[in-house]
Amino acid sequence: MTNKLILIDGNSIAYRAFFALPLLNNDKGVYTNAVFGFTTMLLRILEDEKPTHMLVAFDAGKTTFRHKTYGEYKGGRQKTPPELSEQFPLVKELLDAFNIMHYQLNQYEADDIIGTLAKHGEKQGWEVNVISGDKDLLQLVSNKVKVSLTKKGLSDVDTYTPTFMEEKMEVSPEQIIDMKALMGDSSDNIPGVPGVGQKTAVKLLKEFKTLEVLYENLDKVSGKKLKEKLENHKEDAYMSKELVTIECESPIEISLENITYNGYEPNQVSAIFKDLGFQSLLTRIEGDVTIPVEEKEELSNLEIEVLDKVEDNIFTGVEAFEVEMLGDNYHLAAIEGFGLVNENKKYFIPTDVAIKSDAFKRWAEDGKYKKWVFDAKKVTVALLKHDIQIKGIEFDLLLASYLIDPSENHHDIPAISHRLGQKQVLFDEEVYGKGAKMKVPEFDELVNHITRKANMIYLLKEEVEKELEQNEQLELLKELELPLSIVLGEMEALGVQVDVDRLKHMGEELKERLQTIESEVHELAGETFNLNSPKQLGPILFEKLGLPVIKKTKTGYSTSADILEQLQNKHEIIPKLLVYRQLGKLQSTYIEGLLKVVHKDNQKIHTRFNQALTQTGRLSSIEPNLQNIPIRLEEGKKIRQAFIASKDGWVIFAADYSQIELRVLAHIANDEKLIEAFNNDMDIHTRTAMDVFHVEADEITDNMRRQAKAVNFGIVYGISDYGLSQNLGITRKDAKTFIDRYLNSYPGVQTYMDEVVQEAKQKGFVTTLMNRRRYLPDITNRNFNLRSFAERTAMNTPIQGSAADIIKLAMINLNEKLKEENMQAQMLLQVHDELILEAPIEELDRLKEIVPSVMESAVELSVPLKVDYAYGKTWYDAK
DNA sequence: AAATTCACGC
DNA sequence: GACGTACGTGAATTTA
Repeated sequence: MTNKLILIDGNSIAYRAFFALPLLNNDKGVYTNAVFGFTTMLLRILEDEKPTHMLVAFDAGKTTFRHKTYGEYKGGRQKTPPELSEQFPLVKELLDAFNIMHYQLNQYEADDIIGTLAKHGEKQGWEVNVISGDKDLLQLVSNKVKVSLTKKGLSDVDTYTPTFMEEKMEVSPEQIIDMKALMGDSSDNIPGVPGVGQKTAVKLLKEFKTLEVLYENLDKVSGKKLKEKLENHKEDAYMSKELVTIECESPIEISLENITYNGYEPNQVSAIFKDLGFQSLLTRIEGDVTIPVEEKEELSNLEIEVLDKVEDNIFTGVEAFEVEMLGDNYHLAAIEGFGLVNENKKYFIPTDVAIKSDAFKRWAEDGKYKKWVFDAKKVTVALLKHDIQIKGIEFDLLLASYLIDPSENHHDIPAISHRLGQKQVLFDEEVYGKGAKMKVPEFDELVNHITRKANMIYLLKEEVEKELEQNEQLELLKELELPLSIVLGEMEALGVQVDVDRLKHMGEELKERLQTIESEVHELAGETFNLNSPKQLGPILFEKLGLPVIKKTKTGYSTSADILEQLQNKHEIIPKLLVYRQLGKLQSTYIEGLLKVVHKDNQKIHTRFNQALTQTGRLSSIEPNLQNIPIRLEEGKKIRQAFIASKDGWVIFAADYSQIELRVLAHIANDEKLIEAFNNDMDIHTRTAMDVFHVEADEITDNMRRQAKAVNFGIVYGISDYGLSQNLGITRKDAKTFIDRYLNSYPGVQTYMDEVVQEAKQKGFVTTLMNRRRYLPDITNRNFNLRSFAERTAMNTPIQGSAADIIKLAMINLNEKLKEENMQAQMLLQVHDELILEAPIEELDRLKEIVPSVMESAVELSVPLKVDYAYGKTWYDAK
């Protein structure tokens, strides 16, 4: 195998990186853009080229041997900006971490070092690749030596081989020197021959091959003026030649053996990336960053006191507290026991002992006694069922862990503990088993497990809070998520009243209609089959009935609604299938699904809001999901008639933010036009249509508005041109045109989009209004898909996440306000941009004031927030 | 039990 | 120019 030598022009690449990337600094206030760009280039080279030898050469200082020839060499050059010069030491540190040799030599330039080593490598028959941004180096190109020059940005390079050179430059590598001698180089202050630029130089060299031949045959040069100039500046030309010629025999003190490259130590690189704040590059490190191998640690003995009675004096006022339940539906599960840890002792309190104890209740309900818990909402709901209203929760390990990194999949106590190096706790699976085999272990083991969990909360609180503090997220936890979790707990525990009879009635009706359609479809298909099976349906549609295949999935034909819609008129079976799908969905998911989760005792549904799941900061809702109850199609919307107020004379009251995401966008992008549109309370989709289609309001057709709406939708959800094209049934190219026109119309938005992506590249994450974070390691991935996805996420998450922040704050404030005003009205649900409450009719007038005003004033943006509301006997009627 | 496909909301 | 492309939950079917 031949050796492969990579020679990098350090100064040149650092310069390119510096000017290609915006000037951002890391958390320590140090500028790192050049280092960052340098690093991405380095990683790319290592991944692609797999060099065996490597060196980064730097210029040594102000004067070089060339100054003796020409005092004005590189004169008049702009001084290196201090923001860049301070980054050179960092680049060298970085190279050290990569175990890459770097070198500079007094009186010589990086070019000379590179030239010298390139010749050495060439002589050995090695493959040599020179990387720079400086065209002068092209003179080194040969059959063995390739030169890669950075193009505009950093990611793109042109690699010059002798053939590519002839093609692109129209001269040979040797002629580069003569060309430069003739044309000069203003950036290096090399005179050349005045009036001779690249064009003329190339023309001359094509004819005469070398500078020497040219001057020997000066009389053959056509053009009187040109001849004169050449004659008068002969000396300049020869001197210039000397200046641009790379010294390939510079007295370097290193040799090829010194610069073998044996790869880097992942840990060292990881350390410096973290130090520089290059989170996003951590994933590019090849090889394992040895997270000291997760070794199974024996559990040491833990001194636990199992209480048979709770005394007031066991509480210190600061305790970690774990409420353990088996299975995750805390509305149904029984409490297995409590763990309690404070600075003095570790206790296990059996469920009965605690809930029957006045002392326990006194402690729990007294806000002066501070509690550190895992999942404040679960704790709140679980205790509420035993008539205990817990107060004084001041730390929640679940929420903290989520805020630190929402992309982490496992936010349970053992997983978090192990991540932070605390191993003295088992995973639930180890204790309880999993799946069908899940069961409560014997008492001692249970006591141990639960108390250890409480102990972990106690041990980790400080460290986790410190990290939040460093990320400026402590307020987000203490003032937003934690108070919200209490509010959510109350909402969940209260539950939503369901009209079960109505659901059942709808179910019976549906059942009949479904049966009718099913037999009709079987009739049309000429055979019976399972309508719910795409696998059976596919062959019938596309083989037996011969309908055109529009799209395939990896296992067969696609039969999704958008495909079927395109086949609407091809066969009468299609519309029937579509109705069947629609009704079937209602039946299985919404009628049967909801009936399954209605609590028998009170005919209420108690959903659970997952507050530590989504990547954007939104809530999700499970068992059942009450955030996707049908609304678009009338048939489905009727499901909402089954959601009713819990008392006679009460109503459902729903309030929703109008265009909150686009308002947030107007604010954070600070886009003049968008801000103006909202300040004038314009119809935003119409406004967008005017801007995208360049027409007046009265010329806008329904279709134009529909398309504009889809574009806005795309902006808010960060969809791609492909997504938009699917959405509108247009080509990707047209979709891209729409997006481009949108961004041209709103330059503030364009700038924001560019900046937020750059910021994500530098920092590795994006943030929302209230400092929620989302890490985007793929933002520098070289896989186009992954990178594009990360880029869209970078643009979208601050928008959607900030909207989530705002409604969360509004919920806390509204809850507060309702209590303050002694209202009976209660929040029931949150559906991303809307709040659903129930309230006595008598409170309606006040609610109409309070709810919108609290929601609208949650934060002050550069545009107003607008809230619409409606109410009625059922959720359906609150429209 | 896990993967696949489909469909509902924002 | 290719790549497969908003986030969630849940149902039914199929595969393993």
